[in-house]
This record gives sequence, C-alpha cells and structure tokens, in this order.
Amino acid sequence: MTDAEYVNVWMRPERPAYGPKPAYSRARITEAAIRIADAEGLEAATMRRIAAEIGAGAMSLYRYVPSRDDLIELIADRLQGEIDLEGMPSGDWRADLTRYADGLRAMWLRHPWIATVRRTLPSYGPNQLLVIERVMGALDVHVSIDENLGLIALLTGYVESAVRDEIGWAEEARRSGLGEPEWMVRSGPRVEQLMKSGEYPIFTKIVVQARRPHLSRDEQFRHGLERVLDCIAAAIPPAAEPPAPAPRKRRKDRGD
Amino acid sequence: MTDAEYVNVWMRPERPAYGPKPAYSRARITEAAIRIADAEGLEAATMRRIAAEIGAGAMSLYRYVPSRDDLIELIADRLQGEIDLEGMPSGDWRADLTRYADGLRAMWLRHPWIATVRRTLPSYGPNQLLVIERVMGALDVHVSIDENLGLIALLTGYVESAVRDEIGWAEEARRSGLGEPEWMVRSGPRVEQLMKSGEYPIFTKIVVQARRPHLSRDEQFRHGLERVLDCIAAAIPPAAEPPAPAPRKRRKDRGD
DNA sequence: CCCCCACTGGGTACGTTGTACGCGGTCATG
DNA sequence: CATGACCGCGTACAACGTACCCAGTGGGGG
Repeated sequence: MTDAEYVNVWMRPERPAYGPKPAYSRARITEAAIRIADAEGLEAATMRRIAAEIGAGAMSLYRYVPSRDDLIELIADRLQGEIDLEGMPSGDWRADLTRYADGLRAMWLRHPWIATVRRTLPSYGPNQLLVIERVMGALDVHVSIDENLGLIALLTGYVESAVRDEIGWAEEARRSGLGEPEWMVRSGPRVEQLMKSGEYPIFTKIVVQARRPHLSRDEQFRHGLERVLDCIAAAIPPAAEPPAPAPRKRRKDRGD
Repeated sequence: MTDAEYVNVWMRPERPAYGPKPAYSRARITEAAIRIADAEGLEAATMRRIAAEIGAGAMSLYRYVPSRDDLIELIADRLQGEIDLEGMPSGDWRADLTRYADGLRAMWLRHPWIATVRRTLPSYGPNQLLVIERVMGALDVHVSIDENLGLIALLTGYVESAVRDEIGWAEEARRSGLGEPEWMVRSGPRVEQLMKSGEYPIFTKIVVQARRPHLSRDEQFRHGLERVLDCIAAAIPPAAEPPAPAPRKRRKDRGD
C-alpha cells in the first residue's frame, strides 16, 4: 500500500522500517495536543503550538502524522481510551451501559472540544474498536447485531447530545470570556422583548421556570439516561431483564 | 446597547437608523452562503467567496454581519426555518413529533454541513424560537416544562445523531473524492487484518452482516424513531395516549 | 569493516483564511 | 443646504496548514 492510497491514519505505520531513531512519537504529539486543547480549546492546538509544546520544530510533526485532520483522528481515538470499560461485558447489560454512558459523559466533560469534531464513519482506531467490543458485547447475547447497532447508537447519541448541551455554556465562556450569569444579563433586553411580545408562551414558560432551582446536571443526565435504558430494555426479550425488576430505580450504588 | 456589549447576532439590528440605502441584505448573504455550502461544503463558503457570489467586495459583508461565526448562526437559524411546522401543535403529539423529526432529518440531509457547527446554547433566532413553540407545544399540555425540555432534547438528539451517521459517507466522499465502495476496498486490508486477529468478534460480526441486504436508511430511521417516541409515550400520563394505540407498541405498564 | 542512503529534525516559503482600518462617495436629517 | 453617519470596497496583516528543501545521521549490505 503506497502513501497515496491510504484512507485512514491507522493504515499507515507510525515508524518506517529503518533509519535514525525518531526523537518524538505519535503518542507524545497526541498528548501535547490534548493538553493544549484542554487548556485553550482545540483551535489553539495548531501545528506550530503543538510542536513548541514538545520542543520540536513545526514541520517535524509531519514526520509522524500525515496531516492535522489525521492527528485529530488520533486524538479522538486516544480520548475513547479514557473510558474505563474494565470487565465489560459483565453479564448485567444495564450496569454495563450505565458505566459506559457515565464514562463517555465524563470524558466529554473533561475535553469539551471534541464536540466540534465529526467522527461519524468507522475509523478502525484501536480504542474505538475496544469500545465496540465491550459495549456492544453487553447486548450481543440478547439482540441481533443490527438491533445492537441501533440501540448503542441510540445510547451514544443520547449521551453526546446531552453533553453537548452541558458543554455549551463552558465553551461559550471560554470563547467570549463571558460567564453564564453575565451572558444572561446581557441577553436580558432581548429576552424581555420576546416575552413582552406575547408570541412565545412556551419560551416564556422556560425562562420563568429557569429562575427556580432545578435538578443538578448530574440528576438531569441520570433521569434521561434511565429513560433511554428503559427504552432499550423494551427492545430486548423479557428474559434478558435484570434479576430484580425494580422499575425506574437507580441500579448502582456508587457515586459518579 | 453598544456594539461592544452584544452577545448575539439577534441583538444587533440589521439596518442602522439612517444613511444611504444598503445594496445587499443579511438574507441575500445568508442565501448565497447556503448555496455555496450545499454545492461545495461549508469550508468553501469563505467571506470572499460569498461576497463574489452576490457580486460584492469581500469587506462589504461586514457591514451586514459582525463576523463569520455570526453569519453561520444566521444560516443555522434560516435552516431551522425550512422545517415545515404548519398547524402544529395539532393535538396529536405523536403525529406532530413524527413530522418534526422527519422535517429535521430532511433538512439535515439537504444541508449535511450543518453537522459541523455547534449550536448548543440558546440563540434566540426567530426560527429557533418558532421550533420551540411548535414542537414543545405538542407536549406542553401533557408534561411539565422541565420534562418537556428533556423529552424534546431526547428526540432532537436522536434525529441529529442518526442523521450524523447517515451523512458520514456522503461528506467523506465529497471531501476525499472517494465513494463508499472504493473506500471499503481501500480499507480491506485493515479490516481483514482485524478480523483475522480474532480479537474483535463483534466487529467481525458487523462486517459480515453488513454484506447482506439491510433495511433502507429510511426504514432504519423510522425504526429508531418509533422507539424514541415509545420512550416519550412512557414518560407522559396514559390519558395522553393517542386514540388508536399503535400496533407494534410494547410499552409496559409499570405500577409504581 | 565502512559506506550508502533512507531516514531524521527543522528552516523557509506559499497560498489562503478572517478581518482591522481607512478611503471617497451618498443621502436622511438638522 | 450643510453635516456626518452610513455605504461599498481596496489594502494590509497576522496566523494558519503544509510543500519543499536541506544538512546531518545511523543501521544494513558489501
């Protein structure tokens, strides 16, 4: 396979057959990029900046990674590896999926900037593959592979869009330097105007309700997650129900 | 409100109080940008290119729009307006939400590039507000506003992540010039290697199954959508059930 | 053993991007 | 009728990804 034909970073070996020993590595580059992105956002992780972070020249990175897009794919896969899937599948699919959902959410909250990278088609990265094996493995004995794909996509979709909402504020604050309270104050006039117009009763309801105490973000997430899991439970044969059919109950006793 | 204090495109009026008549408009600029993005992707819709499309100088656009990011927000809202919500809420929430989901999906498939723009915090755009009123209006009589927010977020999240998956291939083809079949062929060696290793049974199952005929994308979407709607149905009081219960419904009555 | 050349890190340079700034012309309002 | 806030737009700049080129290096074939 020549260089011109590759469709995927994973198909290009990191190290060539022989030559002088490289001073850096994909892992180090990826790590540095993540560090920068965590601190200042993904757009701050430019090739020059990453190179500077590890003490290399800008162009040296291209000895390890074909392009910035490919580097981002590397990063995305490394991030998947942060999700703890030890011992999965365990036999209790609901516990497994809960752990996966929590882990995925926690990872996204740690690295909010992944929300901006699209990662829709199969990448064949090692960690991505591991997630597939472990998580889909939890439902594999209960449903067909097609059904499994759909159900896991449903779950992952829920987690990602839920976290996208959570992230919104933090990212905006980092980008514009404005916190949620100040943003609210600044938006005040527009909100007032919309409410006074009387054309937006639901919007008004949301704003008014938003002023009272709410469930914590964790609780909101949990609430929605239980709903999705119930939905998944409804799609698999009843025999696969967990031993104690406690409906709508929190099934695990550990914290976050 | 001075220019320095705005947090949102919607808070800055399109036209100032007086002066010479503008030659263009936000609407024309937005339209041109969408046309270019549809044809060549969002990254092709640069300020210069958009300006050229409407026969303006590059910098003229900044008389109408504060920045490219704000222009994209304008575009996102205009796209929301493409979803037909006429006559909603109708009283039949399930029909309403189905129509919304279909319309949202169709719009995303027409403009796949919106997948790359994050649009998580409230934008107060007119079309966004309309969507809120109409769609949340469908559930408003049945559930609390908090519950409503969660359920609609669940639905929208499902649609968006489902369409993201559908889009993947088309976008990749446009970006790299490679179609799905050729991409598959190129990935062949990697896939073979992974399967032969024996470490990825689920992955192998997916690949093998993927070679047989599947449900159409429409049917897959419909399948998942029904599942989500069942999930929503389970979260609202039974009185709100539609007159004729759907045949393949398998919601269980829980007695807590 | 040494020599060769595929490899290394990295400097320079190019095309493209978003957009700050300033110009001369125009038109609603005092 | 004068004024000054607006118009369209040309120029200019910093920052980006990365193509290209170079001198140095070290492991395998002779």
